[in-house]
Amino acid sequence: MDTKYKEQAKIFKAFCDEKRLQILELLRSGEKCACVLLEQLDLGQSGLSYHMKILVDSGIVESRQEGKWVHYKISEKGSAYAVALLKELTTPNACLDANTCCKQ
Amino acid sequence: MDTKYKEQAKIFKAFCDEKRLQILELLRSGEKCACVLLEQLDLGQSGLSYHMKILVDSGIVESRQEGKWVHYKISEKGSAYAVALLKELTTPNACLDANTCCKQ
DNA sequence: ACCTCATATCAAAAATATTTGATATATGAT
DNA sequence: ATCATATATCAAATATTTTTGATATGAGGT
Repeated sequence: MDTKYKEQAKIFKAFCDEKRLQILELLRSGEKCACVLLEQLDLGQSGLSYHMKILVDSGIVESRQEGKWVHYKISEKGSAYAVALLKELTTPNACLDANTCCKQ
Repeated sequence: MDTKYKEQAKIFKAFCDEKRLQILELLRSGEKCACVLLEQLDLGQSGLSYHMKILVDSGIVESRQEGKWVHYKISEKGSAYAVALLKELTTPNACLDANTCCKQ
């Protein structure tokens, strides 16, 4: 019950930070290696790694290792889930708890 | 250019915090007075006010004053915008910048 | 005008998130 | 095995967010 909100918040954290929005925009044009992202962002290597971890943990981004390189791309599945969830969270609910709704 | 990410982040901040997700869930069953929300949440009055401001500023929630009370509800328009934006942010882009995409 | 109640704002404290630089790990090349 | 490179992790510094309690604002009632 309590963990539900934590999990949901984790998903949307991907979109709450300017750097991460910028990273996502770069990824919209296709899979990118960390080194390419690093070139285009005003971020140090460890900073990029920090943000990529948050993005991957949110499910919005997938990573794939290829030799020394890690490639990142937007996850279709994760994104679709986030969109569906956002829709759900903002859509009127059936009245489940008689005590808390239809009150006024 | 820079402010774009700030504005987008502001919208999704509504969904990045457990307390706010809980508030949104309460609002899914219909418009609620601040005083009703206060009863159902583990939050002080000023804390609720703080979160409601963030929710209203994000466009996800609308407020309406009626006498001494303020009523809050989920904004259909704001929510639809957020969903559309989230979809856009996670959808492959047309190739706009020849230098940054189709590279590898 | 004064009082009461609902909400907002402020400022300080506490908690979290982000940045930064140093170090660790892991892969491929020599 | 050693070296060079790419990325991850750690710890400290910094910045931002959230919580809390006190006070301000604003509406309605007396």
